[in-house]
Amino acid sequence: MSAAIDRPVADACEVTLVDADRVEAARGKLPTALEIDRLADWFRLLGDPTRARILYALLEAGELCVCDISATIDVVESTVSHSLRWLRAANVVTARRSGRMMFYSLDDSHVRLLLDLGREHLAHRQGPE
Amino acid sequence: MSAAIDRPVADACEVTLVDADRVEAARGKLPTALEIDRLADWFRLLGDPTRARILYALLEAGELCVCDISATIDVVESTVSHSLRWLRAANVVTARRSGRMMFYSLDDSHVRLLLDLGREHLAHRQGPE
DNA sequence: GGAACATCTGTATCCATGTACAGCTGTCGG
DNA sequence: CCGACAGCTGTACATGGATACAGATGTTCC
Repeated sequence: MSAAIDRPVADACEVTLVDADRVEAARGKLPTALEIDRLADWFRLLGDPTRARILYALLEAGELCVCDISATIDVVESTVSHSLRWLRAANVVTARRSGRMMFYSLDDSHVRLLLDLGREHLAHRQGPE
Repeated sequence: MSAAIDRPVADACEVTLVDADRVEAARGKLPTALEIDRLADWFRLLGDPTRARILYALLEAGELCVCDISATIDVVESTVSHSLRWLRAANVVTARRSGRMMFYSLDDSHVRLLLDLGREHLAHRQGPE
């Protein structure tokens, strides 16, 4: 850990670490690869318009069957179902069966927080870009 | 708006809105398509391991040149540069030129918040799945 | 048990994009 | 000016994944 760090020998700048101490310190504090991957997966889950729409629909309506989700966000049911699969796998939504219908609702308090934070973020920079 | 909603006529469930009122109410409260797209873009930006790594590196180190970012997260400089392009375009990072080096740092308080929230979220469900 | 219906899944297609290699731009020192 | 070096970008390639269509599964009602 004190040696040359052994990285993939980039195009240039092979030894010339500008601030080796800071680099070492930061390297030590970085999340593990697993953590990073999980985090990225988690954010990518929210990074699809259809899934985001579903989440907002559930956020507003509380609980909806697939059919009503489809109607709410104007996306064909098959697509909704595929999207719900991801959300289910990530435990972001819960499904409750009632007869032949499945009622979905949010199953993660962080989701609301993140969505709100995201919206607030966008609102703050609506002017520029 | 009171009529049949005129959606893409899905596979099934064409008229049978289970809870038409709730659907209508939710539809009215949904963010606009533009908002949703922006939001999804924003989350997708954090949904790539390399970009997430870069952000964490900057979060920990404060400010780093491309070379040091590369060393910190163990990714070749070209890839880092490409990733930084997205982050720059989204105003997530700022670049400061100093001689031939570019020093990057976070330019968005929400990023820290989101990353922390994401990590906290993962920590809370580390056990399962 | 069989028809009708809500939902899920298998599969194919298409597009976005992450990555790497190579070459370009811009800056510094002489 | 010119060489050296930090960083950027063009391009090609491969892969992930979003969507749609068709068919499977599971549930209700008769």
